[in-house]
Amino acid sequence: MPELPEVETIVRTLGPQIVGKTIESVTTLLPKTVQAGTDLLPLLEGARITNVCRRAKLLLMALRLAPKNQHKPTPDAKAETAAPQGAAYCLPACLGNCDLILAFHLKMTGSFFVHPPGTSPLAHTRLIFDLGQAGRIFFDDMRTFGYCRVMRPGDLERWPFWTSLGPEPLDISPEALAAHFARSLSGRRASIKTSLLDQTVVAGVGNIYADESLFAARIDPRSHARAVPEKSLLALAKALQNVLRQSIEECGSSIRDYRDALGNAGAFQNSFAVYGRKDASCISCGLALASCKLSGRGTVFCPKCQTYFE
DNA sequence: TCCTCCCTGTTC
DNA sequence: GAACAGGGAGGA
Repeated sequence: MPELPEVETIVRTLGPQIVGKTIESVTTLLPKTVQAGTDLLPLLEGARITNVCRRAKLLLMALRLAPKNQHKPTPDAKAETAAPQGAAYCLPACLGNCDLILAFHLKMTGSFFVHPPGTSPLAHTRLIFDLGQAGRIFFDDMRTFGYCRVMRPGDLERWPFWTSLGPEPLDISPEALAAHFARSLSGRRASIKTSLLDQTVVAGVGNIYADESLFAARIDPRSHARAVPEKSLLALAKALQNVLRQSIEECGSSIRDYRDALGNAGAFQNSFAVYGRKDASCISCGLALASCKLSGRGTVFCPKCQTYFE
């Protein structure tokens, strides 16, 4: 289940293998995997991958089109020049001056691997980007929730999911993140955990890092978001940044399927304090950890160490 | 704001 | 053979 640290790890292991390489052809093995921009797929032929980066849980590939495709009029060319209305975030600098963007969401089981030229698709291969002698990028996804969107920069800036994303939790200071929490959570009736999972509040947090950061900040996940005091929000901001940074350092968490783009597992699962440890003893007080469902997600916490705010 | 759905492999 | 894993869209 790739969240921010796992996607970041995949970016770091995939990028060096494919940046600068040219896509010779694309094979779509599962049509629904390409969720937007199927009409742009032919333009990928001869396109050069100029960068691989991340925003929230999205893996982004920046492409420079082949000269023969660069000035092809596209159906939406006029709209592309119009400034997006109310876009909260502009294009990340890492995309540079690109012509086209591939935006991948790995959801639960998406993964990338670069295979030698001529390798046949595997059981769960959904998309193949053929790089000629440089090999073949496989996008594998057992549960088929993952997707790829082929977008021009203007399409990305008009994509509601993209424009509504909250800040990157590691791009700002803990104080700024805490202040952002205070602003965006005031008046929220939802639980603090539900709010952390909301990508419009903060980008890239999933079930693992929500549970882990709430434990580290000593906040009961069922607490009402609006009731969590500022002091605890600062603790939460620091805790979230700590677990995300530590996980990136350990190349993410491998629960079941997750592997980076070199096939390696992460190690942060060995550091879990609560996630997946229902009924085990709390590392802090020794009491049995409790569990519940929040937003339909399994939630584990320590009823003694984590304070409930109502 | 919360629930259901999407999907398949693993576990109970 | 049912329960479970869960991000996000869409609907109640």
